[in-house]
Amino acid sequence: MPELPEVETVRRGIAPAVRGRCITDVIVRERRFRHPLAADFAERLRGRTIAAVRRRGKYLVLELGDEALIIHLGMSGILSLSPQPPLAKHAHVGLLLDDSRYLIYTDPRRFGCLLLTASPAVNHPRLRSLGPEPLLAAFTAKRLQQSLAAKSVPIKTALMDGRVVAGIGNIYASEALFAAGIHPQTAAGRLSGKRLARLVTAIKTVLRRAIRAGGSSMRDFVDGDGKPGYFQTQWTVYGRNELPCVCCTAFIRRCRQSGRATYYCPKCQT
DNA sequence: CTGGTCACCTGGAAGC
DNA sequence: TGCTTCCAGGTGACCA
Repeated sequence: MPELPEVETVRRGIAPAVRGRCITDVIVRERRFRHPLAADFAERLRGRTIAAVRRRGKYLVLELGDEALIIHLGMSGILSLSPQPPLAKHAHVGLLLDDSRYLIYTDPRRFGCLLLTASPAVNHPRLRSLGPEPLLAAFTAKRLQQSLAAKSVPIKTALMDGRVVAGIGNIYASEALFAAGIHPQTAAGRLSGKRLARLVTAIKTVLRRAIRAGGSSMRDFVDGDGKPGYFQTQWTVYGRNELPCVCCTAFIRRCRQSGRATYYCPKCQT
């Protein structure tokens, strides 16, 4: 599930509950993730206080004073709060907080990771190489044009490259290009400034709307019974292969780009 | 450097 | 019912 809007929704969901809380115990049931859990993971976390929960792209960062815990949810990761310790299948790590609740990391596919690093976490190689936050003012058409100059990769592939812009994954790449009327196979470096301006606006609009939609169903997975409870966002093109376009009479098409499914309207997107 | 492919995992859905 | 195949929201290593 987690692209930027989903990660931001998780952040907003857990932040009020964990901010200022001390981690009194750590339960580790699985260490094999995208990057293996540090050998001293539990010891380094015990006794620390969570000062803040931030987000950078698709990464969550728990600020712990002179250390930080970077969390990536991969394809199937979930953070939830529960009065119970992590017992469910795929509930791999639990942080016991000083209000007797557990912050639980669940991830069936284990593509995610939990990385302990020295603060500030932005110095971590994974975060340092990230491009601009798409919802901040610094993400402009001019900035995008500079990073795409002379690139021959399709614009859809470029949008999913975290070095170009942070947090956009397979769904929102398709959604933003549809909103901007840009064909996903267009060479990134060939887009005019005007079209890039439209794309930047579309990215911000699509992401903001998704965050709003997620926020309304936040209670489903925060503070609940530990079940994921993905929010049902309504995609405009994603997953709508052979269904009618919401804007015209054409039918949505699916193609494959860099191994990932792309959805687009052959008439609206040129 | 660039761009493309595949591997890492589990589970759900569709096909036979 | 049960087996097989395909597919999934993300990286990151490797190769030409």
